[in-house]
Amino acid sequence: MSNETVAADPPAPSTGRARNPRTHQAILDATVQLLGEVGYQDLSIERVASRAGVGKATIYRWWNSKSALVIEAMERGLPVELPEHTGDPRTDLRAAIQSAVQTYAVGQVGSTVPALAAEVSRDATGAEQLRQFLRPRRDAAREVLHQAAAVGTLPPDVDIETVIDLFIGAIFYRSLVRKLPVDAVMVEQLVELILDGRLPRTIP
Amino acid sequence: MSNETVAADPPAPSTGRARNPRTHQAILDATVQLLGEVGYQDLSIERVASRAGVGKATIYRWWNSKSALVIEAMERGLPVELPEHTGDPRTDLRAAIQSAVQTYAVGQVGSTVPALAAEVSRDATGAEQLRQFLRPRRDAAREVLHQAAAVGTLPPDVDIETVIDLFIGAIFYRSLVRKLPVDAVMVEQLVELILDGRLPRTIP
Amino acid sequence: MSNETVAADPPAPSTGRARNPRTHQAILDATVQLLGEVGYQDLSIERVASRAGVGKATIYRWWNSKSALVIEAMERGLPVELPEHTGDPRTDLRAAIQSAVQTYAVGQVGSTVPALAAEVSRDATGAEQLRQFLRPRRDAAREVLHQAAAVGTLPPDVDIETVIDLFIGAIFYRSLVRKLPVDAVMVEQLVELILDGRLPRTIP
Amino acid sequence: MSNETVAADPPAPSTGRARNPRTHQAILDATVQLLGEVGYQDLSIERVASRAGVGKATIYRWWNSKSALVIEAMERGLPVELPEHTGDPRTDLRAAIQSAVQTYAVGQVGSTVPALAAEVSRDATGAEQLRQFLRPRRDAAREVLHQAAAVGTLPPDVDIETVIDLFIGAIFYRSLVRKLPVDAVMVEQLVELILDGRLPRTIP
DNA sequence: ACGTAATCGAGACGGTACGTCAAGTCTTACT
DNA sequence: AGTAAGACTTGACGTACCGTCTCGATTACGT
Repeated sequence: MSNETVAADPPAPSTGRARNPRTHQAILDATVQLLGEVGYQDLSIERVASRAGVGKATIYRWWNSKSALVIEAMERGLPVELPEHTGDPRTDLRAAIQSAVQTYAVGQVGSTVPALAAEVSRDATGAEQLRQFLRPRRDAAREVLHQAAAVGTLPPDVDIETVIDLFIGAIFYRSLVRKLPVDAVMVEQLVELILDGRLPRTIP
Repeated sequence: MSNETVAADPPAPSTGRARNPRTHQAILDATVQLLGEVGYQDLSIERVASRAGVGKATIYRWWNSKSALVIEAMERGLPVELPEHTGDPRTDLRAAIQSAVQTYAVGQVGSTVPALAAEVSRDATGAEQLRQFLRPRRDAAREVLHQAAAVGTLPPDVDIETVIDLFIGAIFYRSLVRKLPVDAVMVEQLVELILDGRLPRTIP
Repeated sequence: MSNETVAADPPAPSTGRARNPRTHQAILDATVQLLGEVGYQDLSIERVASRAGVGKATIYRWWNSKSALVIEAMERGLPVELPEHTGDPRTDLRAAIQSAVQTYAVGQVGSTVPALAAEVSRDATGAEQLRQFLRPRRDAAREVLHQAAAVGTLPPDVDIETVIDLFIGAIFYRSLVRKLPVDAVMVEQLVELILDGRLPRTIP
Repeated sequence: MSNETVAADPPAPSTGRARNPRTHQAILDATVQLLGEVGYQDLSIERVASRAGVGKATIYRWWNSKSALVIEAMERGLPVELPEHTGDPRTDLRAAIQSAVQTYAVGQVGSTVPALAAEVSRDATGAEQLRQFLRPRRDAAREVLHQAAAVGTLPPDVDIETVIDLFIGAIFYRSLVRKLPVDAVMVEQLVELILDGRLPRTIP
């Protein structure tokens, strides 16, 4: 799993005063708070600084952009919490999909990821940082699908990456663009599509 | 089909000097140009105004936000061009999916839609305008799927809206977040998933 | 006395529809009202137009500047009202000075004249219009002083214009710059200065 | 004498980057220049900023209005320069009056003071700042008159403040409203009025 | 233990853009 | 023809943040 930070750590100086961990945490905390209060668009470095009781320059020293700051803040404030694999493909896939719903379709973070995605669309470094943040979730889903392919629940040559894109994309798009909630029914529809090849049906 | 404009037309005045169509077109043209040159994020009303040779106030008179302006500009600059229905579900669905790729995954517009979606996520009016813009594309896809269900190619109780979310979502997500091109292979994978219930396979 | 208008009457058209007196009066009335409500500085042509239920262009057709409009409005709304001359120099001079106090030191108008003076300081036409407005008051004072000189109350070679400047200036300056009220005491001091050559004394 | 500044100094911060004196001077210089070029009315903060090579916000940080800025600029660019008292009342009074002429009736400043007076007529703070600026001139005149009263040239109970209003007012009014030059003749008339109780006479 | 060097808060600074307001001109349609 | 309504360009307003830059004042090393 990824333990790397996305922060743009400046070259470690051989001597001098060390970076103050308290300050660092205060900045990340303030970022998470403001993200919840005003959302990504209206979050400004200036506000983070004053909320954290910190100079603006301190933030710029450690993060080179708003997106980098927010990504690290979400990483710390939103750790990946995946249940243990049970070995049952259906149960495990359902858990992976529900985890994706948490990431993409719930609360502040749900609306932050798309904003981030749009913002970094012209910035290669930022895009990579965002992918780093999303990777653990994707890794978890991949493991589940690999396992399912291994036990024969899925065809052996299934294109796992595209399958992942399918269900994350559906959740992402429905929540972000269509502004519809992603509920248990849809989760079940996705599970059935992937494991049974059964297209979603309307509920009679 | 939707012929409505998304522009925030101020109450139609019964009298007074008529709106100058040249001015209006110049604004929309400048918006489209700048969208291509600098992208949605860096597009500012100020730049649009100076590029169009127009006062800022004129823009604000007719559009109450950057998003409203951009949506109308895209609508005019990117008309829905769908091929005639052939009656063959596979051919028509492929065309609909390719049209979605054009909208969500190609060029400036591809990166504009997500930025718009993120921006209007806190603004009910803007969100509605965005949906108005996207509706014709969605309508076209719906018709194709209805037709397929009618002729028995799809099960009669298929949840068409969710199916649409599936393929648009996959295209959207792959292009925006994963920064991968959406090619003919993927289009074919989506067609087969929907019409044959066949999960995507890796190419040997 | 001056019966001329200061309005910038456009060249009288030989034919066509005549200037509408109702419209004209409504504009002047609205100007006087707004002058009282918001003062000269914050009076805008736009507000006058909407208050008068009139198009902006109509105002610009008949007056070429805010100052011209305001001057005419004051002329109509603030006619010179001088008491009959009694023949007694002291009484008549006191009346003339009190009239100057009314013009320069009381209410909205008091603060309008200096603003006008400042505004027209770079505009020869406007300056002339302002002088036209002030002339009747000055004429009245001059008559009184002439009379006083004729009957020997003032030396025959007194420089009447400068004497007028003295008392108007004192009133003007004290009210505008020093923001002090101009009361009966000061009026009396001015009368005594002019008629008796007695410098103002403090009140014991 | 008053050494106080009229600048609206924000609460002196105990910490933070110090105010840059170069920047400050550049703003005041630009203000004085523009005052001479376009006058008070057409002087805009925006122009001052661009002329001084400075951000608008920097100006607004230190001065809360155009009038405050202009007053301080005049203060620095137009220091009170009074000749030594000779002890001779006539000589000293003549010098004080000539100083008033300089302030109120000459050049850019002459037309700036009335504009300022008109502008601050609705603003108590601004009015006070203007009085602060004018105070040193008034103080000088007061001293002279006090001296004259002390040596018996003036009656002991003369109302010095009103006498000052008289001659400043005459100069102010004649220059601003009547647009007439204030020459040596008038200065002499004022001196004689005050010291000899002799009303101004026409020159034969 | 001490001096050195980097960190930190605070916030000044030159900018860009915001969204608003009014000025003064021009156009259209009504009366 | 005169007028109301109001579209339009222009330019300034005062505010918010941007990202960079000084300031002093504080630490925590390495010697």
